[in-house]
Amino acid sequence: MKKLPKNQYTHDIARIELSNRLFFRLYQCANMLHKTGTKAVEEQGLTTQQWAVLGALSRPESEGGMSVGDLARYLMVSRQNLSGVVNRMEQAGHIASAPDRMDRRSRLITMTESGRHIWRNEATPKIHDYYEQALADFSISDMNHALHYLLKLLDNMKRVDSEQNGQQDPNDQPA
Amino acid sequence: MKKLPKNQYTHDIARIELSNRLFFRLYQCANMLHKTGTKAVEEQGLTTQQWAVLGALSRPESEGGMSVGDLARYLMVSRQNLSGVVNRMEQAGHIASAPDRMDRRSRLITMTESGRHIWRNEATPKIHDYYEQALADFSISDMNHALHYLLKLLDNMKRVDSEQNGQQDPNDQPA
DNA sequence: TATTTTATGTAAATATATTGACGTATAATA
DNA sequence: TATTATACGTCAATATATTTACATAAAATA
Repeated sequence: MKKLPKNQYTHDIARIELSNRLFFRLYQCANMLHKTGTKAVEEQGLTTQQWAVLGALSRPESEGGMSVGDLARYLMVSRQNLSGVVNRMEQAGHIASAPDRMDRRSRLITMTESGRHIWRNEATPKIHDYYEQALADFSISDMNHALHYLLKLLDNMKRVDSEQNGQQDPNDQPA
Repeated sequence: MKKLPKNQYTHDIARIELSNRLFFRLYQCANMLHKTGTKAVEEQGLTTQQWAVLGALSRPESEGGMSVGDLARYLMVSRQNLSGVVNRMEQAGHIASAPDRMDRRSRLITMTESGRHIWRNEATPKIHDYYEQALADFSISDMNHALHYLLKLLDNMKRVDSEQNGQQDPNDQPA
């Protein structure tokens, strides 16, 4: 039991007000990210989600491909949702899937040559332009600080998510 | 033409890398916000979008109600999208609409007594709990800084949005 | 080997989210 | 007054996003 300062009540109100503003702005940012981000890569027939998928697959770590489950966990979306995105992207020829030799239950998603070409030669330049505009007036230090807060928030929200799902939920598990 | 430092190239690469990380984390935050936020108010039959609508309507500034257009601009979603949300909320009895006497083209959306009750007595406590968890370890100063970055980012994204839509687009306008 | 867990696909219901398009009523302006 | 702009509702196509649920195959474990 720590002693509360006499202005604890006022302090709490201020904190709640600030939390409200912070989450509202995060909400607006989320909306604008999808709107302006998708617009930025629409000529390549991509969306922010597909951009995120290609971004994940283009990392050196996922050289040999990623399973749908890993991809869903990485992007923090449901497996069932990602399934639709992946199907559309496979239809469009951006990605391909092949059985995992190590674990034949899994299918490894990889970028096709065409997907890699679109990503590297078309999408990436557009994305860099987008970053330049969206992060105008952000110094490297600003970006590092902003990233730090997002990571902290994300960490907390992951904990909230686990607690909301009773300590389990690596993905779904029907009880 | 300002003279570039000799390590400009390396600097740009670092900046792009950092931008990538920042936007990816923002993307993950957006996903987690909707997932954990909706879960937090699901017992009240609400979603993050409906939470945002009630939050907007509960402000003293919108005492007399808000038009659909104003609400859409405020939340940064499309009018057509908000229309569905508003319909569901009206169906649920949370909100009501009445013609605006000042401008008979507009309908003012207001919270119903029932909506206000659910908001104040049920949703708000859950939301405050949510804030406490999601912003654990954030000092007031941290929150102010994070808010500052989100506002800056939002400002930039709004500019990007205007430019993508050719300087117009207060909402849609068919050409 | 028998059981359980894991990885995936898929179906379905629901709620967001976008854009483009059409129509109507009203306000503002020329 | 005639034209234009605004506010809205709505329809449609498409892409996200969630959850619950069921099925299958394969891996891990008892």
